[in-house]
Amino acid sequence: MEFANVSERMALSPELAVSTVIFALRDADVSDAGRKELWLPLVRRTREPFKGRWALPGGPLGGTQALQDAAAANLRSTTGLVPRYLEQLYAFGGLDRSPSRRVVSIVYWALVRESDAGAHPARPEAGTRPVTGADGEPGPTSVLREDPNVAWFAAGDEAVLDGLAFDHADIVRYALWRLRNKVAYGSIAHRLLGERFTLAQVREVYEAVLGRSLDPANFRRQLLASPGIVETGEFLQGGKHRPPRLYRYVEPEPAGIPDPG
Amino acid sequence: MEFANVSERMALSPELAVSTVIFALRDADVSDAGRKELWLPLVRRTREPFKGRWALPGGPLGGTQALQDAAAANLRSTTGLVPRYLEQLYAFGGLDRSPSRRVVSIVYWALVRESDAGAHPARPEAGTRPVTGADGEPGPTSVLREDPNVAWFAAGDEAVLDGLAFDHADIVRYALWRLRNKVAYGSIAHRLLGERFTLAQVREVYEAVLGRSLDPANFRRQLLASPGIVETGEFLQGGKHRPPRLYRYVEPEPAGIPDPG
DNA sequence: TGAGTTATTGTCGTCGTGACAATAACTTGT
DNA sequence: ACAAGTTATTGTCACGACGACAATAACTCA
Repeated sequence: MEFANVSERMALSPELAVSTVIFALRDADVSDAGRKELWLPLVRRTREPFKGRWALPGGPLGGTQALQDAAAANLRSTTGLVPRYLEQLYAFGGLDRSPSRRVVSIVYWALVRESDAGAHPARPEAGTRPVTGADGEPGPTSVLREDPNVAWFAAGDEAVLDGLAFDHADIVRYALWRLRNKVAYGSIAHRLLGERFTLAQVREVYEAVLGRSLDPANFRRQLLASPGIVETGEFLQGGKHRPPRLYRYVEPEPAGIPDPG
Repeated sequence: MEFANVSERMALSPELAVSTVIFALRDADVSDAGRKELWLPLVRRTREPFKGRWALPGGPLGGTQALQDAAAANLRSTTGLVPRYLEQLYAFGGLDRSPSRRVVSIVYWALVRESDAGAHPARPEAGTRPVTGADGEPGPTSVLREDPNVAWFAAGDEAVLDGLAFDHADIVRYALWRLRNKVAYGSIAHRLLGERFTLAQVREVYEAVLGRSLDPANFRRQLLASPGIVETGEFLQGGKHRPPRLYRYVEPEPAGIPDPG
């Protein structure tokens, strides 16, 4: 589609796109080993504008796709993963989001499991490929991808964010803020973990998301008081120290929180 | 625009619209006099689909309008009011929202002042006209309107909601839920009131929104502890009993809460 | 002047939370 | 086997927020 001038294109209805901010938990980069960190996959743009820059996975909304389905679809097509959590973030519709045409983007944010997210890339800046697979649990077969235009980055790395296309840096920062608020309330931390987990692992999620360390004793009590966390009889063996109890999450009944279509 | 068949229209990009859920505080209907209640303006549809039914104010998004500007514009055009608070609610994009074409609606919700919202209509079902005006304070001149296709309704009235066009009943319920959550946290209650207000008035807002009565003593302490509420030296005269102190709201500095574009 | 009503302050028990001590259980090294 | 080291788990305690409710203050109206 071509437009004769600015006023002509502005008169038309804006284009509608759906993008997704995808978070996974991984070991932090070298140096401090044990700590976990949030990572997200980005795709390299192959066309103008912002050709060559990294951007959030997404694309135009098809006429037969529900919004959330579109988000799940471009999540799967870029990462080969199925979301453990998926929620609408915001609709961004500023006039200057794109230098070419006016685009309104409805952005979703998602959580996926660490083990699903593949191996740890050596260097984000190098555009390292993700290696998905090695799924420790039964489920849909992981798609092995070697797309050089998809790579994972540390979500909190401002140097990465500043290089993103469009207003995607703002979007990621807003998604991080939403994630922090969500985790502060309810129980979505387990969606970054496997089926069974230790309380210390949940605490690592909280610490990674909130960016500060938490008292193990107090955190334990608080988490056990919340509904949904039930203890399996099992313990995690193979550690170097006292084996921790394994827990799992069972969905409590929906408590009157409306889910907008 | 006409389409030959369903698959043809589905292949095209969905239409983009912006709608707004507008809340104001008013005296509840007859019977229990003193109590306040949430009301919202609706517009009667003059075209198919849902011709004759009541619906949220809104319309297609122009190519040169920012999303929030579009919401403020259709708020002003239907009610003649300027919002005291305006926030994006959600983007609704289900495939079956409209029986004709596929429409994605980005919905905002707004708070306006009681005094701005005009006189109390006798009966919602009758499609009573709003009478805007009688603004007790300086500001933009209120637009006097007599549009028979705009009327105010009690927001909590399920009988009203069930008659709405499209999925607008769900949207209003979701907006009410968001409003309840917002009021529980922060300080937006004063945006339904005038420049100066008594603590009892703020409490009435909370009681109307939350749907339960609150202890005046505890509410007072809690509110005074929160930032932004400062006491003027004045008292509200003319009441039947001990004159309450008048307060006003001053915006505290933004506390790191990102405002998505 | 007194009754009635609202505004405002005071008191108190409960609960959630953070700081931190203490104990339990396991691995590793000698 | 034993000690040392580390993590898991339980206990204790002080503080602040909050709800229930009593008590006082201040005004209007009859």
